[in-house]
Amino acid sequence: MNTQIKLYIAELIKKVGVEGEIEIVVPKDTSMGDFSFACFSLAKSFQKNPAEVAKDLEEKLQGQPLELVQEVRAVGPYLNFFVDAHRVVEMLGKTLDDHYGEHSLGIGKKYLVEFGCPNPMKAFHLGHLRNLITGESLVRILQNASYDIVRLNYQGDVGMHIAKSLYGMYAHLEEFRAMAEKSVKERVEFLGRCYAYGATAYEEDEEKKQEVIAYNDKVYERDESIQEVYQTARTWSLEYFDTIYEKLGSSFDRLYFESEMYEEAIKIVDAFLQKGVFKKSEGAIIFEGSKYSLHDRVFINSKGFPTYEAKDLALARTHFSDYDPDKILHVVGKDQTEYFKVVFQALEQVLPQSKGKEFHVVGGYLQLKGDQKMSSRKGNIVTGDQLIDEVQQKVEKIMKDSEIEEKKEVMEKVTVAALKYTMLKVQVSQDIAFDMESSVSLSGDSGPYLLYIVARIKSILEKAGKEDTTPIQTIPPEITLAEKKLIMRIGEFPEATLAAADGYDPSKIAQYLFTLAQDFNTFYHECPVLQAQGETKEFRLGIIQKVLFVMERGLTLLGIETANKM
RNA sequence: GGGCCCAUAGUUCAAUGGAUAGAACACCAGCCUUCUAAGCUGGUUAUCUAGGUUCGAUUCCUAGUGGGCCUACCA
Repeated sequence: MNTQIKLYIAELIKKVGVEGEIEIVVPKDTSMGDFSFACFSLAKSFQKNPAEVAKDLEEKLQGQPLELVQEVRAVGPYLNFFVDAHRVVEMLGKTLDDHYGEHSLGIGKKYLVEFGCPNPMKAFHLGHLRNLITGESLVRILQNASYDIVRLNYQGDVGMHIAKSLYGMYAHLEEFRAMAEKSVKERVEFLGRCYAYGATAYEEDEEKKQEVIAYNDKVYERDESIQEVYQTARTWSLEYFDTIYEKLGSSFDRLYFESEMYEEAIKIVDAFLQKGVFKKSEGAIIFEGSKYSLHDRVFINSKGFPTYEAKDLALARTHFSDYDPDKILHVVGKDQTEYFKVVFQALEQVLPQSKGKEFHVVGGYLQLKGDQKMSSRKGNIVTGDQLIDEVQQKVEKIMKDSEIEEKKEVMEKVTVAALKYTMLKVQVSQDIAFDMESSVSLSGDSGPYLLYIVARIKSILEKAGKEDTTPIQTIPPEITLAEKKLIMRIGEFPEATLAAADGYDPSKIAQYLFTLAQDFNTFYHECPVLQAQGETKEFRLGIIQKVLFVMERGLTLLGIETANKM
């Protein structure tokens, strides 16, 4: 809605003789105005200082019919506009339907979003958790902007990390057998220990290192002797990942595995080695990224096995033949930024149609605060499910005296909301310093704070007997400042969803919802709803229904479910 | 050595080149006979350094300092 108001104001300014692009902004301090136009850029063409230009425009505008605008005021170099709250409410009534906040940006465009991507036989660590939560939200945000989305998860079930785990498992075969009877959780902890064991062996001793490499060879050669252990452990891992996806409400349309890619990878590199795209060097086959001021990277190692790079070429070819997408978004950590540049460059020559369609959504780290470095090799990592448990315990502590219905379900929702909001309120590329002590907050700028708003509104509506949404029909003669602010904030929602889709950045929505929540709380304390009379009461019920709609819609885009009571 | 990224309050994060740099946490003082106190109100605290471009720089450019990552057969 605010977009329309901005356009309207820009038109007014054009009418009084201003040419070129007119940018209307919202002032930092809303007591200065609802909208503002800065006159700096006009100073030159008007041959006056910006403050005089503002004063001039103010005078000209006052001779015009302004309708929506109640008052224009020149303050220094700024031209500030106050809008008529009654007209805005009428406008909101017309704009806010079931599709409020949706966009048509992506109509007819198919995007693949690849996220999650944990490695079987290794832990699901905090980075994977953040990645999963980010990807899920991104998918929903893009769907909200009318993109046709396919959710992908690409998992590394071959490679050195698998070899290290296998080395560990074969060193603890008896324990491995016993795991058949154990829980998913115990199996995964066992796999984590095996990986740490193998990784340590790989580094400390040349002989052991060769043994690990031998396991790697066997995996690539699909050696019969390791199949039972390999397949069993792989299945355990995937079952474990499924429990996390389910807990966090994520799903995938298609799972891809590295093991499906490596034969094709070798063929591709061989074929394009003939054409001069790749080059033999020191027994390996490389792509000379240095020709493009990038790094040289090995695609086929000297044993003839494809590296991750080559497998990514095969994966891309599969993506294009399976889906013919307009774009592929890879939600992956920022440590792989340079890597992707090289692979995309090589891919452009192997598969010209991929040009400009591969995109790396750069994810920041989620790392422990201070000096505590996490390492799955040392086994001192905090896993995703440990964090979930930790937050769940905090929620249980706060809710221990609560006697609401379906308490268990509500606690789970609050836990997931706390976790997801913490990950999403920060820009995707920004690192998050994570402190296990303060871990995920349940007050202030937090997921539970937003769920609390929803529960409060639902409670009021229930008491008022207003379960269904109704349009705002009655508008009282007086609209308070808190009411107006809240209404204006509701009007910003479509801008937030557009910015999020445009910048692949859920934090735009998270931050918007927080300001909406703050404005609601101010309203809540200043404007009683149930005790108000007549048209004021109807009006306020109407407003909070709109807040509820936007809050729930926004939270859904973040992948967060709401609760009726808390 | 080369390249990429980052630096804002005690802490964690915001801020299309524009008005007095915003929040949250923490800390202090208040507010529940009143729609859910996981809340509200008030208070204290910040742009790494040195230059440059600009009417105006947290934002753009250069150099420095500090940190992270990548830099050939891991993923």
